[in-house]
Order: sequence, then C-alpha cells, then structure tokens
Amino acid sequence: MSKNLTSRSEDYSKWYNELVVKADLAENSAVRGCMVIKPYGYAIWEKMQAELDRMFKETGHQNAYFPLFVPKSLFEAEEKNAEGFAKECAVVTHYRLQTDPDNEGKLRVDPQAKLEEELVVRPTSEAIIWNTYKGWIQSYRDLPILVNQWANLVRWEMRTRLFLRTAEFLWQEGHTAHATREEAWEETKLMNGVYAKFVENFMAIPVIQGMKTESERFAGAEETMCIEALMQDGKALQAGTSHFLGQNFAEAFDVKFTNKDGKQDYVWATSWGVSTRLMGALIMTHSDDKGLVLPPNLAPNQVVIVPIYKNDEQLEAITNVVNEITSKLRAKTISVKFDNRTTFRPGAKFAQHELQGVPLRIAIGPKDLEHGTVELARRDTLTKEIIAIDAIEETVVALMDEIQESLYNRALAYRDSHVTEVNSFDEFKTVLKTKGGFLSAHWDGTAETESKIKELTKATIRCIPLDNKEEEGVCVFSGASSKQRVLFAKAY
RNA sequence: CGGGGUGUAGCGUAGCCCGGUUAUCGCGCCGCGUUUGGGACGCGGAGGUCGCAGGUUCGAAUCCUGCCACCCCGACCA
Repeated sequence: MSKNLTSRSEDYSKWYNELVVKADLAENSAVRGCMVIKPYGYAIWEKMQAELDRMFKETGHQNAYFPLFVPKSLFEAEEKNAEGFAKECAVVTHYRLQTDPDNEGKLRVDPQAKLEEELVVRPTSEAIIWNTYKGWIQSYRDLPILVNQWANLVRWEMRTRLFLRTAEFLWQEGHTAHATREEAWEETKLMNGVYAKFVENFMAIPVIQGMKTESERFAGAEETMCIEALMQDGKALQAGTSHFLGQNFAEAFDVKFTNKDGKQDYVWATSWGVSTRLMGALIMTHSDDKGLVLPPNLAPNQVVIVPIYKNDEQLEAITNVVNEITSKLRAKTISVKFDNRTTFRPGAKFAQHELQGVPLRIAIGPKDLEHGTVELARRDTLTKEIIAIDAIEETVVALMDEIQESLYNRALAYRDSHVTEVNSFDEFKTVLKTKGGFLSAHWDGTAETESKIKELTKATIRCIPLDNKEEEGVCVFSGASSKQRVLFAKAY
C-alpha cells in the first residue's frame, strides 16, 4: 500500500500529478479544486466510457445531451433536490464583460448585463431533464424513456480532493421515465447491477451492492442504491449510485401521462451515475509504491516492449523481431506499444511504465536474440520470467486474463478480510481504529443512532447489503432490537 | 467562517531569529561526449517580480503594517 496515496497527511497529489493528472490550474481561486486530466489519464477514462456505454446500450439505453445551465426557477422546483444541492452551486448572474474604465487593460463584469434570472451550473441534471421530458411524454406509448448523458458537473465543495471530490468532474447520468413503480424499481436495480458488474469485471474492484439509509439518500430520491468499495487504507468509497425517484420529479415538473385505462398518472423516474471518482477508486485499490497498477481491461497499453541495445545494428535486429511480435499480439486484440525512444535508457523506461501501470512489459536484448527468448515482467506481481519467443502469443493472451483475475482476487481477499462483525460499541470503536474497513453491526434503524455514531466515530452507514441475512440482534449503540446487520465504515 | 501553518527557478529547498558582495543546494531542463539487461556519468549552460503592496533603513528575501493565495484541523461533503 502506498502511503502517498492513502494517507491524508501525505502529499499524495504530487504522486497523482506525475501519473495522470495535474490538479491546480492557476493561482486564481476560481478554479480551485478543478482537475486537468492528462492524456494518459484520459485514455483510461475513455476505456471506461466505452465499456459503460456498451453496457448501457446493451440494456436498451441511448445517449442524449442537455444544457449545462439550469434556470434557478427550474432548479428549485423539486424542493428536496434543490435544498440538498443549494449549498454547492455555482451561479451565473451576468452574461457580459466590458473594459474597466478604472483599471486599464482589465475587464470587469458589465453591471448592465445582469441576467433577469440566475442560471445554476448543473450539480446534477434531474431538473432540466425532467422539465424537458414534460414535452416528450403524453401517453404510456411514449414510455419508457431510457436516456443517458455524458457530461461535466460543478459541485462547489468546501474541500476538494483530487479525483474523489473535484469542483468540476466528468460523469454519466442516466435519467429514465417509466409508466409503473415496478418498472422504475427494476430499472434502479438493473443499473446498480450494471455498475457492480462493470466495476468488478472491468476495473477489478470488488463492490458491495446495497441500499442507502434515509440520511445518506440522494436528495429527492425515495430510495438510493449504491455500490461500495474498500480502499487499501481501510476507508470506504461510494463508487456509484442508482436512485429510485418515485414520482417526485414528475410531480415537481408536472409530467403526467395517460395510461392504458385512459387515466392520468405521474411518471415514475430513476437516475443513476458514476464519475471520474472511479479513477480514484482504481488508483486507491490497485496501486503500490511503484505507481499505478492497471487491470488489462483498462490499460491504454496492455503490453509495452522495451528494446535493449548497444548500437544501431542491434536495434534494427530487435525491431524486426518486435514488429513480428507486435502484429501477432495485435491480431489477438492486445494493445502493444514499442517504446523505441532513444532518449531514455532501459532502466528509466522500466520505471516509467511501472509508474503508468502497464500490465505487462516485454524486454528484448542481444541475449534474447541469440537464444530466441524474451523477458516478461508482470506489473501486478513484479515478477519476471524468460520465455521462448515462439510461445509469446499464447503466453501473453493467457497472462492478460490471469492478471485481470488476480488483481480482482487480491482486492477481494483484502476486502473480505476487512469486513468485521462487531457486537458492542467498544468493539466497534476498537476495530474501526485499529483495523478499519467495513464493520458489520446491528443497528436499530433510527437516524438518531446513525448520526450519534457518526458524531462519535466518524463512521457512517455505507449501505444495507442486498444479500443481507435476517438475524435477530441488538443495536451496537442503543441496545434496541434489530433484525439485520448493516455496514459501517469511515468513508471518503 | 473559526484554530494552526506555509509562500524563495518547473518541483523540492537553504538563508530570515541577528538586514550587508553576484540569493544556496538537489531534482528536472538545454548542449557536447562517453554510455545503454533496472531510474547513467563527466564537463559546460539556461532559468529568480524571494506571494503582492506599502513602510523603516545608506542598504530588505531578512524588520514592521496591510492584503492575497495555498495547506492542515473543524464546520460541509447526493
């Protein structure tokens, strides 16, 4: 586990900085907490987008795009949602600048250009989307609407943290409209399941699916489902959410439809999203002190080939071999990069590719040419082996699967060993302090107990797991009776 | 917004208490050469509004005042 990554007191941002992202743009406070995603980091995001997009389409969804600006009157229509986000909204009040007569060469806001109505920069898009859906829906025949949008958001948090809570971030948000409660519920569960599958299979991060408690629920939702992951430092991270919105937004925006019986009814809604926060989860789940460790499914380059040579003749001979290897591997849809830069020595290249988390490195030098071999180095285990060049295709193909799987298994073993059943509040506090991770504990179901525990320990209820067993017990805090355990943890 | 801390080259820093030549060192960067199986080495070089503004002084990175920014803790965080 890398201290740089996981300890809040360490300057972990420097570590990311080298790696994929530069955080602070300027001295100007207006861009505080924003991030620049560097090309390598963005390539990873694109991989994630592509797979999510595929899964969304597979489940019948389509992409669309809605405006960045939400008129304040629309934003405030669904009261709970508005209240929940009000404290973190960036607001546009003017639409023009002018030269400043008192300050040559500078601009100022034109006081004449004040907007009649302020525009809220979307912190989420329910409001503007439901205002739009109103015009799209009249009959049950117009339903369901299964739409997703890829977008940026702004949430003006007091304290930001790279990847996990940046002022502006990229995400996708699905917004669906349904004729029945049951169908909307199915959609909510379906998409939470899609997220779980994506994060586990594609990102090799194990998650726990569950329900949020009322106090952790999305503002404006009737129920919030989530996937919760555990980071290497023992803190939990909410990796994605899927909300059952009931008829709240339909009522707020007056979206009615005529059902089969000819009666008017409000539309049932869901929304669901994952963001660039997942990249933070990726880093904090798999990285080690040498840098990022990427599962093959996400790696922009799955294999990198480093030549080792003393002169041009050797490089040429190596290049010929590499070209063969490259085309063989590419035919198996493995992405390969030949790092033939002359400006770095092999050792420097090794270190760089380890920092970038390339799953597999192949080194070829004069000795290999002589013996018909190559050296394979795995990023996940940091082990090396020499193999015959003839076996390279099947070996690499097999290793891609093996690395993907072994990363997941490693993270799963860590996660499973950090879910601890606790039966008293003393035990709760001790385990939280000494071990961290998820605490499986009985809870009396009241918001009061939940907030008391949070106040005393900073641990929150991450979720009520979907696969929870019924079990008689007493609340660790109040001693009142309880029918099931819930998962507590300190969270990001 | 409350408490604490920090601003010196792209990054990290010394110098500040006790004012005094050309502001220190490392990494990185550029050039030349030798190197290349785990982050090369030698020589040469470039790069600075010492956060900003004002004050004290013959003289300010250093002392004083004000401002700004950032970091940590707290409040806040679907």
